[in-house]
Amino acid sequence: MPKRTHEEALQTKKQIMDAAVTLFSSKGYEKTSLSDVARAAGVTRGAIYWHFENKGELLIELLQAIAKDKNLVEPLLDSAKESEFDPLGCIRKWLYAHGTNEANLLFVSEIAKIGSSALLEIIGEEELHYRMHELVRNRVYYLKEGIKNAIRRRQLPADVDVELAAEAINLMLVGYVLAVRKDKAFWTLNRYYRLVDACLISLVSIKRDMNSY
Amino acid sequence: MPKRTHEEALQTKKQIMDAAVTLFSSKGYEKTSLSDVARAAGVTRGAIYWHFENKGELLIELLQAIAKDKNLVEPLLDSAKESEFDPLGCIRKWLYAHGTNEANLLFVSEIAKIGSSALLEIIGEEELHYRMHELVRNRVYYLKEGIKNAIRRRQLPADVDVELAAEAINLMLVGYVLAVRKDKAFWTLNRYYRLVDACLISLVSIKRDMNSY
DNA sequence: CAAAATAAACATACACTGATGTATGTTATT
DNA sequence: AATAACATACATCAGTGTATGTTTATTTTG
Repeated sequence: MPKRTHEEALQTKKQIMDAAVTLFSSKGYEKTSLSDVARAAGVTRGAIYWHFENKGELLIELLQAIAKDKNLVEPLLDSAKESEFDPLGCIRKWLYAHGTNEANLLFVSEIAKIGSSALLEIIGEEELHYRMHELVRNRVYYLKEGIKNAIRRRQLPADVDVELAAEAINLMLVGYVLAVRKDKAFWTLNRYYRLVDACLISLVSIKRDMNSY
Repeated sequence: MPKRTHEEALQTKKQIMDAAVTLFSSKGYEKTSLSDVARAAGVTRGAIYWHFENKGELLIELLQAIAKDKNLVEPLLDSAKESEFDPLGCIRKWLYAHGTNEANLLFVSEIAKIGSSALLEIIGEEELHYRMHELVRNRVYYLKEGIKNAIRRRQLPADVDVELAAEAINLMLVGYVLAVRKDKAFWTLNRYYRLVDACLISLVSIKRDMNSY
């Protein structure tokens, strides 16, 4: 019955992206075929290849769209601002946001799973570096800045290992995303919030010169 | 040049399994083809299909072999024993073991990623339940028992949320495994140990009646 | 402003690749 | 002689990407 009007086209594109997010985040990127996505979206693969260059570009566009979600970005950016005087609170707020938003699950997990490896095959290395920069690097980077800021504001002791702490938080997020996939019933919002709090509290004990055992 | 002697055959089987562990844990199960494994093991796919029924069975056998690694099991079991009077130490020891052993990467990550979804397709549901039991379910179960034991021994306060704490530790492990995959250079053993310690310390703050924010 | 031309928005059909699994061949061991 | 321990060759298929067809909304032209 093609062609539809311009607005209808945008609608189908949205349908495709919605279906893709759901499938990618439940079955995983690799295990979902474009036929799956098309079926779930109520279109054919032809429609997908009209709106997106290929499967990889579909994923990239999804990630970018998700990355633009204010709640998933702004609190983190705030935490790194010098003027902010509750950086730790911002980080917590940012982490909390990841509990409610469905889409971010995809974001975190796929980034973590495919990461630098598979995406490298999808798009070129040059392209990748540029595109991933705004998606991943920035996250851990700003996390570090936020933690430094928290130290400056005396919310954390001065001898906290910033790098490790930031990576640890990121790691917690990744683990949560995978865990929530496996057992959605168990991981209620409240449970997640309490986990986040515990994780933040533990930051205090991630110190630089600690030698373990 | 086949056929080799029986001992040589066992040797090639080991080569295959070693190559599979390395590849599965670095590239992931789905993204590694049996040709990759064969090439890395210095054999052809024919050898793989001689020693294993199919790709899925290869994975299963790997998981089972890894699960039999004493260091990856015993300390956890010890932590749950009533007679043990340093349960928390056992848990730590157990977690530490996951940092050194290469194989655990596969163990944790593949279970987490493929989890109940893909393995369900590989083998039947009956089979799965039986086999997964010793691989995953037991892990979180004994973790809970170990934590309970630690409470009994006054190593942890009485109001710790056992379930959440156990899941949190498990989640840390899963996250670590994925993280170490992405950035092996960053995640030195010492870093991991410090992370484990921080995680264990934070257990104290995972309490039942905490209402966050 | 109607009719024709264009092109958007897909659906359908096809080509091709990579991966699995199987069938069969080969060689040394028992 | 029989068979274990593979290698080689082949059948099959799912999934990607592409080429082409089809229909209708826009645009252009007389």
